[in-house]
Amino acid sequence: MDETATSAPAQGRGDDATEPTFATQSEAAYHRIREAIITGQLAPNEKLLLDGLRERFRFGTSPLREALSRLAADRLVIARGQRGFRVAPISEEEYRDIVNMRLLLEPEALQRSIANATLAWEGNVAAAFHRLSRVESALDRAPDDSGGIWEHENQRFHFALVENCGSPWLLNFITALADQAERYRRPAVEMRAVPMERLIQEHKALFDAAMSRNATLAAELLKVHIRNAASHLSKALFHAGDDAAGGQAIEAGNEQA
Amino acid sequence: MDETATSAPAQGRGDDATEPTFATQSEAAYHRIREAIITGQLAPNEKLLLDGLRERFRFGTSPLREALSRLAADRLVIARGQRGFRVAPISEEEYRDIVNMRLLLEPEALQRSIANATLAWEGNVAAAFHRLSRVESALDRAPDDSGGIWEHENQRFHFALVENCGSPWLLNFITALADQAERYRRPAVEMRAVPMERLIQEHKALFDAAMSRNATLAAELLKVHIRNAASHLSKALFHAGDDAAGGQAIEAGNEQA
DNA sequence: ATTCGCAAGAACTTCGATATTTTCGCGGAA
DNA sequence: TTCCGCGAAAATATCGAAGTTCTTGCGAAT
Repeated sequence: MDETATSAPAQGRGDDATEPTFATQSEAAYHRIREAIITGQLAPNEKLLLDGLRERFRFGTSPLREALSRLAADRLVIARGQRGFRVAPISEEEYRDIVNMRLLLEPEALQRSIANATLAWEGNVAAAFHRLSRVESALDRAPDDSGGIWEHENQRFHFALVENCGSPWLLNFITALADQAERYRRPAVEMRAVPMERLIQEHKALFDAAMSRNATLAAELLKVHIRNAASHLSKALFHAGDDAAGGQAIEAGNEQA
Repeated sequence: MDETATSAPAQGRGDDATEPTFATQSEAAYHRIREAIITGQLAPNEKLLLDGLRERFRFGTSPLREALSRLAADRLVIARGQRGFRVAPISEEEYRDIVNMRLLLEPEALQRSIANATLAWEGNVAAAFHRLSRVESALDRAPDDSGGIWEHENQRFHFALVENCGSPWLLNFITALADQAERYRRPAVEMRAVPMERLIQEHKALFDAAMSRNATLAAELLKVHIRNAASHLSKALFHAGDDAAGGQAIEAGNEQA
């Protein structure tokens, strides 16, 4: 296999998706490989042979190694001295950890976002919600997120919600976790592990609470949303043939919504 | 200037400080430069000339670039395509952000650590506290943390407290923030900006609360401790000649201890 | 006096080759 | 049969040079 698709200032498509162009090979390689890992084109725990990557992505060794170094710092890749690189493995345990971190960080960020609310931010959230709704209803009728479009819009909606929190570090952590989480979500979505209908409702409720600037309610809804999605996902991915039991310890959870 | 000090399996010193040895030049460079940035040997915002670094640290270009790539992902270095690297700048604004994140994460981690308390963990905390106390009382008499020994033991104590939280991601974030914070703390310590006496008291109280497994109290003490240290530091670094005013918005702060 | 463009120099990136380390498989000894 | 060690093959890590891109300073034109 051989997938070239890096530089060359791609010019206007009807979309708003501005095909990014990178200043260096290293950057291009970083984004390309990162994408491949997140979407699962490079499987968890897969050995990353430099020759293989050179052949497949058409980057030189130096850009590749720099990209892999950055990805190692992001924890998407594991680097072992003199033993090369592999895709970071996934596990139920780490997934629980990630979800718990999201439960800690995202509601907090959402509350701050709402506290700092501006017209521009509301606009962004509304736009993101609108796009997501469109995609969701389409997906509800014909479930198939082939291009990862739902995945993409879902991310953008969630990010728009917290974007206004005013803390670069908080956003940094949240996006790092979102990237990690996507590795688990992708396969689950393809398995239709999460009932789309309920997702749509939760997104709507979340959106309404945010727009009415009810910070505590919005935060609570977000928690419930994350927990709910995670528990479905966890069941589908890690307990395929299990009988009842519930998805283990995902933070005690004071249900109320 | 020229400071070589990297590989070569350094053999036993009386210390417990096992001089780490690295499998690759890249790793050595990463740790060496990281240290230099954190301790301020490389100043905030300083341009990092590849030739300069090669000359100074005696690494080749490739290891250097890989190290800098990783450091960029850690946010200790800023990389601009085709324009090389510089040390990440510092600012009062970012410092506030970092402190607020620590206030969010560390108390949470401490509570979890206590909830998971084991004998081994208690032992580690006690050991770290003991070492810190020794250093602190010495420093209280003759204030001069030349080798950064207090800095080191202070870090170890704080890390020991949260280490048992059971969440690799939480620890990951906490250490990233601690690294960043150290860049601000170092100069402040040298200015004797923080009264050692109060620090000693707070550490003692924190330690006692942790050992008696009073999670909520310990968490609260930790918050107060972080806030207190940060406010002194902020005043010294950013408001040198100011009259009264208070160190701006570092999370509302429900004092009680 | 200011702005613009160009050319020389400096710096960053990337390539290709080499040195080093690890991995794998095979054959011999216990 | 199992274990160990050795050597070949594979893979990683690093170097040094070449190719690009940026930066700087000077001179000409407005």
